[in-house]
Amino acid sequence: MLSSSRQPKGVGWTSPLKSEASWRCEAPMDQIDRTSRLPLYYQLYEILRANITRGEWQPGDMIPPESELIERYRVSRTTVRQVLDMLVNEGLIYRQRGRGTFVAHPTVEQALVRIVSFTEDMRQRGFEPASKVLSSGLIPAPQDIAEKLQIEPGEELARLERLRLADDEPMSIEESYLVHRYCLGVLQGDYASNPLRQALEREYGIRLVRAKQVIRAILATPRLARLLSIPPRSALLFIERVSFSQQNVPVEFLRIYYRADRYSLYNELQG
Amino acid sequence: MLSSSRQPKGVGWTSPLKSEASWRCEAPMDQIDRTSRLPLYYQLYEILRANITRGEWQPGDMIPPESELIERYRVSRTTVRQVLDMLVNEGLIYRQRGRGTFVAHPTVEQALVRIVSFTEDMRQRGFEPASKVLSSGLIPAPQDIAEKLQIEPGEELARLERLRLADDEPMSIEESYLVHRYCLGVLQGDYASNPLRQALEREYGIRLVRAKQVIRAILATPRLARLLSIPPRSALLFIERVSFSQQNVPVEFLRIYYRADRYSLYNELQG
DNA sequence: TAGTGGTCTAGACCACAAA
DNA sequence: TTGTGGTCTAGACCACTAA
Repeated sequence: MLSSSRQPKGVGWTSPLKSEASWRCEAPMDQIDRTSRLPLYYQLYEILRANITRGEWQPGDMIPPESELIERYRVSRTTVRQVLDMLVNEGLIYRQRGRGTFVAHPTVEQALVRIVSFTEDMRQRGFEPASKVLSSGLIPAPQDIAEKLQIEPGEELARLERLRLADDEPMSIEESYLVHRYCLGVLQGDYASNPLRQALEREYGIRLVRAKQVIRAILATPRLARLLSIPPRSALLFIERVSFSQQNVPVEFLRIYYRADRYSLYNELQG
Repeated sequence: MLSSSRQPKGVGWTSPLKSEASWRCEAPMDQIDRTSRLPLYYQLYEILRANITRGEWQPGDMIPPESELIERYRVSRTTVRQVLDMLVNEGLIYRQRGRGTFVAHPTVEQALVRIVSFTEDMRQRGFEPASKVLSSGLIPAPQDIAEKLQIEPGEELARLERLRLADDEPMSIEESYLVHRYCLGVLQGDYASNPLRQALEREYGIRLVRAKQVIRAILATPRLARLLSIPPRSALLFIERVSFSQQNVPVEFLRIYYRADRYSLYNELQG
């Protein structure tokens, strides 16, 4: 029954975005609409998921047993279990036979599976995050970045370079390159205190839903070393990431230089 | 219906290992045993999965339609779909409504999601892999490794250190630490040419089905630099991994030092 | 039109945890 | 003993693809 955890299927996902942020949130949609063309399981998925992400159900809380969900939403057990399976695969809940189903405690592990903001990432690691804008401006796209963003070289990019701090100590340097055409005027914002992702979503209706990244180890250049307060030629964890919008269009190219003495990545593999 | 893709559940996994290597392989088990205590879906999963990993079904091949699987294995559609969902979540197959279900083409991206042998990894990257054993022997478990393997410090470990080559050029150094109790005599094997994982599975019935790893950047020590043919204090991509058997018991602790000039990791994230 | 996968129902019996 | 999740069945109707 279960759909891939990656992406709900068979739910007209090929249709172009309907006016930014409609059919979601606002009226929190806590009931299933049987006239909707959305599958029941998907509606229920959104409802339960919202209960968790909105914090209504806290980590460790037991969520209503299947029997109650069946009654409350008038769907079959199969449908309820399909939804719970999706949430289990996402790592949002876990089940214990004979005991119940519980909201999972977020783990750091998600860092290598989900797109996580610097702020979120640091909080999960127990640091207090802060940022400082080092430079920003419009530039023509260099060859290599243009390729990764699937645009013409020379097209206008918004470039934002930030120093990221954790507990007031340098953690990383981030260079963002945004296809300016999609977010004209984006550099007006104050990205020392406000997440760039939030601005993209709120101001431009762009949600970064997918990303590809390459992870490398490099040596710190003198400039990076100085900015990060480490000796030159220290080891850095270096990530290059291309992020895609809900339309599956490359929007941002990101370079992150992490201090290797403070930052590592964690993930889980399957056989 | 679907279980987590991570690990089949509700299948007596808490029970201690049954005499190494029973209930698997040997007779390739292409029929469902209704007297078995293993769930039907799990048996069918093993059967279909084997068809793919043994190469009987090739990438791009259409696998039998659900209706045929129902008939052939005498199970309900729900059960068949549960199995297919597991395989979809693993990325081994994909479905196309109205067309059929097909064996997926393996992608390099899997490197950060699936456990991949050095051999496989290098072939995917277009290199010809080779290995050289640098040292091997039995040692008492040091504190830090014992913790990660959830055993007592001092328990006997089989240690194997190998130089890994790609196109005859050093690529990485691997230090394996195996809980010797589970694989007595494992060091007799020739692991310059034979995969350690294969020996574990064939000789000891141990399949490494899950792993947790941490990824770091470090500087090469003089010894590592010499072995890897790079200047001292070069950047290395450093991975520490704990691998778990099908009983969810930690079996192997692994340290890999990759030449950063030759090796990087790739993965995809979701929003 | 025939065959495929996508969604959904209303049951059943079981294993396990906790009281 | 009760309530939970785990497994399984035998249907149904739909949407999509390809002939």
